[in-house]
Amino acid sequence: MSNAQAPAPISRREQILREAARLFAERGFHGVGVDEIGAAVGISGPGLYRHFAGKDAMLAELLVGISERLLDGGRMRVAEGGESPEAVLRALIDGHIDFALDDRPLITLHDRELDRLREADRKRVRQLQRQYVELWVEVVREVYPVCAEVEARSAVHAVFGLLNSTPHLSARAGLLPRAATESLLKRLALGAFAAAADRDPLPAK
Amino acid sequence: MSNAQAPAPISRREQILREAARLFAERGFHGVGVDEIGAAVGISGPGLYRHFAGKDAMLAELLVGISERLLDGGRMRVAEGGESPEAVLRALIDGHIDFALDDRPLITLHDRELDRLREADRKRVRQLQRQYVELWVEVVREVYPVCAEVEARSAVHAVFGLLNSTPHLSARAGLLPRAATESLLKRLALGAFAAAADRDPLPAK
DNA sequence: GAGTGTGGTTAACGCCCATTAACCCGGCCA
DNA sequence: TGGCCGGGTTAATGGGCGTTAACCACACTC
Repeated sequence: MSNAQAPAPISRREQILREAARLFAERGFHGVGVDEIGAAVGISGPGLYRHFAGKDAMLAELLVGISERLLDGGRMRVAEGGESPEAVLRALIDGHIDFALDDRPLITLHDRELDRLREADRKRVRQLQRQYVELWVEVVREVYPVCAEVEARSAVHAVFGLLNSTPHLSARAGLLPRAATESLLKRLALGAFAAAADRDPLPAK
Repeated sequence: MSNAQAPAPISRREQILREAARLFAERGFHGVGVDEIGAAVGISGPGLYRHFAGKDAMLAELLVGISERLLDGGRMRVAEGGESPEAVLRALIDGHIDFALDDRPLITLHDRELDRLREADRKRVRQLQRQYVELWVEVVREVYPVCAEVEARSAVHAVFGLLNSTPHLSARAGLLPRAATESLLKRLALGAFAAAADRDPLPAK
């Protein structure tokens, strides 16, 4: 029942990637050595080179992978299309929240270690991120047509910052159960977008 | 007219700290060498050791400094007290936004490089951060008494993520003028808090 | 005008760490 | 049975980098 004839339900490679993601997120790309990554999966040191060209390659695969999955997920939700733009926006938010809660280390890496990539990989990741942002911007502008494009883009970035804040909560005591966190983040994000669209609710300081 | 008899309006030390902050934020603590920091202020390499005990000491001073200034600023605004809790919350948000926009590199460092500190410094910074969060939590709960404490705390963390998102905007084209960014971020933050307090606005998905 | 301290310099040391070399062993195919 | 090969091992190599040593020069005092 535990291991059927599934050939490699979780390959060595994936195992390494997951541990590397965790370690990179905890102590930074430069802060963790290959020996540590190896130790985390039970092999030691240079054994990793049987699976990856180098430390950089691991980071590249992680960042490209997460960017692709985010974009694919977003596109899927947009394509499915809800009954309304509001429904699509809610779906995007739900998806991003799931992602942030399921893959905390990757979310952390996502905006921390981008510059450690080689030029080509960095460009690719940035392009994927840009497309993901634009996906959101379009939906936001459908829901709130009054919102200017630059404003919508800034708001989207800000809401990403909000949704991606969950890693910071992990270390703190008194955390909410997962469902409550999801619900709260969703309300926060929707509230923020709604407020972005309200023109001049605070004319004076 | 350029340099009057002002003795040291900007000391070497401060100059080093500012450049170090910028570089650390750009490429990470481990990603920048002491030679680069030196070069950024016109001296080279080990000359820095006339001003700091080591690279770690620079980071420690930066992180402790920013944490103290954030907390002090927050306490000041709370002590001044507005006409209402709402006014205090708005003041806190304004202050944090100014900080985030004025000291982008420090904001970045703030939650990226904390673990590179020696135990003692890290504890101190964490304590300051915690006090700053609790300051906000109290004010938020005054404004929205319906909000549970854990929920308020999570919301505050999330809003910090939102407000601290500005560094991510810098590299992107089409940025808003500063005043517009301030106004937008403020609306987003207030909208998020307001939404956090609304109970069950989205019962079903 | 000698003496001292502050803020530099360059050269050298030593460690850490990614990567490579050389070797090894247990399955699998013929 | 014999050889290939995937996936390990430990040892060696080499570069980068934080830090220290040794030395220097100006400014300012006595």
